[in-house]
Amino acid sequence: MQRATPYDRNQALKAAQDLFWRKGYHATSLKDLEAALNMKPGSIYAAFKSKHALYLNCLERYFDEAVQALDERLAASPSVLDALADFVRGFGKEHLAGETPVRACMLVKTALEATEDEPELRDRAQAYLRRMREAFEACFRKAQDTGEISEDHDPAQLAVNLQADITSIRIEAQQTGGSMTTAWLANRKAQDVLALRQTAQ
Amino acid sequence: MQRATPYDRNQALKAAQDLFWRKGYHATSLKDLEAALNMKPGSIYAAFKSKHALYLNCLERYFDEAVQALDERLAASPSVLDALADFVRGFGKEHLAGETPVRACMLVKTALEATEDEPELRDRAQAYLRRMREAFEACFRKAQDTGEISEDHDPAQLAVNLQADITSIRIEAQQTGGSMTTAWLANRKAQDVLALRQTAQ
DNA sequence: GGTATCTTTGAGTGATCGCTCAATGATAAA
DNA sequence: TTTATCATTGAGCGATCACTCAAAGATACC
Repeated sequence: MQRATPYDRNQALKAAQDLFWRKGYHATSLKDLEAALNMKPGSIYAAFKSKHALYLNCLERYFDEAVQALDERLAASPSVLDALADFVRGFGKEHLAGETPVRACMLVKTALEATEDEPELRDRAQAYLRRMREAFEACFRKAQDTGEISEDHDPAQLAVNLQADITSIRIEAQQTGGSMTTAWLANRKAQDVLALRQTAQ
Repeated sequence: MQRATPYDRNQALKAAQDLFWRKGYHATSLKDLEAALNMKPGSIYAAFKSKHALYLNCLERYFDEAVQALDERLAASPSVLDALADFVRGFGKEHLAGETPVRACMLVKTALEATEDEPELRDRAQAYLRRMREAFEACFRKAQDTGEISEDHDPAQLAVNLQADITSIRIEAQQTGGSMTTAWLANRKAQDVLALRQTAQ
């Protein structure tokens, strides 16, 4: 009855996400999106309702991928602290051809760009950042449960600190294009995470 | 012969800077500037040439003020490390009515917002950030000269780390509006600076 | 093949963008 | 007071903004 959609919605969202991530919300025009998605304006609006809604859709996609990346790291290591340290170090690695370069977090960029004029963008970005921080907090709590870190630490505060460190590493990475300096910075922050480990029992 | 300018150029620049700082480059329209500066478009263009040039002017002003703020802190304390720690802590203080709230650094915001489409904005912001980092580097070198910190440290790397910490504190401050969490984060990073101090001689 | 149903198309909408310039206003020198 | 000089004005410029919709295209069912 209904005709199959000739475009790959997921692929279109990925292209839009990358474009928004690089250029930001305001600097990305519909002309840019038409070219990136290979869709005419009518199709874009039929599929995504508006530029605003499309951006929110991309932001959700970005968040889901970020959560997934963290989960994969956690699953790959028996130690939570090791996993977090690896996660941090990952943002300092040099840019390899073909891979997406390390960029400033899209959630942070959105929260900084969106002012009182676009409260929904800002609030959504902040909500996702809070959920990310809560994920970090859960990690530190788990590390306490397994005895990796002392009960004296406040998981919530450690999470704030970790998120702040990751934010600044990624900003440094974007500005330098992933230099030795970035690698050193990421490594230093990763060491800070590992330094939480209780010496002996 | 020539008529005195009826507007205060410095005050206009200050208003424009604040507007650009809050809203960003793209989201700030000339209509917004006309209202904020209380100037008609013709006057704005006669005084500042273009929106682009005005932004660069504001950015320079912002940088000069940032350097001045650091210098004042350094002048207020005989110890370089204490001054830097105070400088860091300052970004975590709660927002007082009447004062400009702690916001994400305008240089960082500019570097993140400006893409390959506005290379001049991005390059200028990055150049100012580099000069700021060099100022931090000079501080750490001085701290080595006075024996406050060990010669083993690399002042350049310490500067990168300090700049990264300040960046993330200010972003956190902007998003929460200056909360207890921000104060705690700023204090933690200030402690990191003080921890560089050599124990005994 | 015929018909119904849904998607895609892209020229075109009004609004707003950054910006211009001829006209006007205000002052300082003559 | 007259005149020269420059700043200010604001309507309006072409371009671009996000967005719409009537027409055309493509498939599924009969």
